[in-house]
Amino acid sequence: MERRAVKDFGSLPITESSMAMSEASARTRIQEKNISTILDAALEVFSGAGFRGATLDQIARAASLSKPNLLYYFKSKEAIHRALLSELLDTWLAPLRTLDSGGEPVDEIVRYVMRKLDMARELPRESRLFANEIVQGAPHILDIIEGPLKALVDEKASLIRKWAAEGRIAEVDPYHLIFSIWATTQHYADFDAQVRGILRPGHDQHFDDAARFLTHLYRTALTPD
Amino acid sequence: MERRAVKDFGSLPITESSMAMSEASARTRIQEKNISTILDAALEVFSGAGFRGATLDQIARAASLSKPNLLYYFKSKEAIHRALLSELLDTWLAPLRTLDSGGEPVDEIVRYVMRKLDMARELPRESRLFANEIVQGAPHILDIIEGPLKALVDEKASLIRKWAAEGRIAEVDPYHLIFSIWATTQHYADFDAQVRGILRPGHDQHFDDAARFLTHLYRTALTPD
DNA sequence: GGAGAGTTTGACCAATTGGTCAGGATCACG
DNA sequence: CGTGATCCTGACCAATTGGTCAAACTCTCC
Repeated sequence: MERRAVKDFGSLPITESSMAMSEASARTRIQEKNISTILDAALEVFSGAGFRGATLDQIARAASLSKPNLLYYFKSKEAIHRALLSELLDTWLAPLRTLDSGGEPVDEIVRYVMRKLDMARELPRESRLFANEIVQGAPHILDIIEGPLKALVDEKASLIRKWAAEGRIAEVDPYHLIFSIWATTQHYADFDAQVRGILRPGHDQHFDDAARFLTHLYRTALTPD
Repeated sequence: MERRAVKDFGSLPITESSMAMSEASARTRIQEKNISTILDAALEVFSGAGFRGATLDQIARAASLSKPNLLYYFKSKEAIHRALLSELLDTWLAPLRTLDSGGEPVDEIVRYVMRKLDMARELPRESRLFANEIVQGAPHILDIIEGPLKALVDEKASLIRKWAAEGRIAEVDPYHLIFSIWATTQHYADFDAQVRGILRPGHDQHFDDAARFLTHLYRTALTPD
C-alpha cells in the first residue's frame, strides 16, 4: 500500500532549506496546488488565532478542503504549522540579511527600517504568525532563535558596532537598535487592531506617517554629532 | 435558594470602574482571597497561552482550586478573562496618564519611556496578556481601545503637538511617537523569548542597556535643533 | 479503456474542554 | 449549639477537536 508517502512533509527539519519541501517532494500538480492552498489557509487562521487557537476545521474550511484531506497532505496540525513557519522564515529575515557594509551607514539602516515597515504593511499575517508564536514563548522556534537567528543578528550587530567605532554612526547598542527596529515596524502589523482603533480615519494611510516618523527617529538618533 | 449571587461578577461592564467589583461585591474574607488567587492564576495562564489557549483546568491547577470552584466565583472562562482585563487596565495605562504639561517636555517624555520600560520588566505577564489580546484582533477590548484609550491618547497627543508648536520638542507625529514608545518598551516583555534567545548571557541586565539605548533614541530625536 | 497510483470523503473515535448539578462540608452568628 | 448562608466537590454532560480508516472516486498512462 504505502499510501502516505506524501505526509512526510511535516517532519522536515525547520531550517533555511525548508523550500526544499515544495520542490523536492511536491510532485503532482494537485499536490502543488493543494499544499499551497493549505498553507495559505493555515497562515490566515494561525496568524489570527495562534497555534492552539486555530482548529483544523477552520483551516479546512478556509482552504475549501475536507479535514481528512488536510491530513492527507500533512500528518498533523503541528506539521502544518511547522511547514508554514519554515516556509516563511527566509522571507521574514531577508531584509536584515541585506544590511550591508556598502553605502552610507545611516542611509543603510534607515532603508532597513523602511523595508521592515513595508513588510508589516504587505505581509501582516506573516508578522502576526511570528508574533503569536513568540509572545507565547516561541515553543516551536526557540531553536531557530537561539541558532540561525542569533547568528545573523550577531553578525549584523558587529557590523553596526564597527560603523560606530569608525564614527560613521552614533554610539548605540546594536542589539537594542535592532530590537527597536523590529518593535517599531512590526507593531503596525501585530497591533494593527490597536493602531486602527486609535487612528480612526485613515486606511493604511497611517503607514506613510509612520514612515516619516521612523525616518526622523532613526536618522536623528544615528547621525553622529 | 439564590445560590449564585456572587457570580454576577463577570458580567460587570469593562470600564475604569472595574475596581468596584472587588470592593462592592467581594464581601467575605474567603471570597476576597479566592478571587485574587484565581485572578493571579488566570493572569499566569492567560498571559502565557492567550484566551483560547488557556484552559479552566490549567487555571484551576495554578490556583489550587477545583474547576467547579472556579466557576462558583466566576460564571465562565470569559468572565475571568474580562475581570482580569478590567482589573489591570488602569495599572496599565497609568504611566501615560501622568504625562503632564509641567516640566521639561523632553525629560517628561523620556521619563514616560523609562516608566513603561520598568513596567515591562516588573509586569511582563500583564504586558503579554494585552499583547495576546491585541495580536488576535482585540476581540474582548476593542470597545475600550476605541473609547477610553483613544480618548486618553488623543488628549496626550494634543499636548505633545502643543509642545512641538512651541518649539520645545522637535516636530514629530505624536501618535506615532506614542506607538513607538509602546512598541519599544513592551517589546522586552512581549517578545522576551526572542530577546533572551539572542542575548544569551544577561539575566534582566539587558534592561539597563535597553534603558540607555532608548534614552539616547528619544532624547536625540525629540530635542529641538 | 482499464489498472494502479493518487486523491477525497463520510463515518467514526478517544481525549479534551467548558460548564452543570445535587449534595455535602464549613463557616458566621444569634 | 444549631441553623442558614456560604463554600466546595465528585460525578456527569454535551460539544469540540485532532486524528483514523475503509471505501470510493479520479487521474494518468500504457
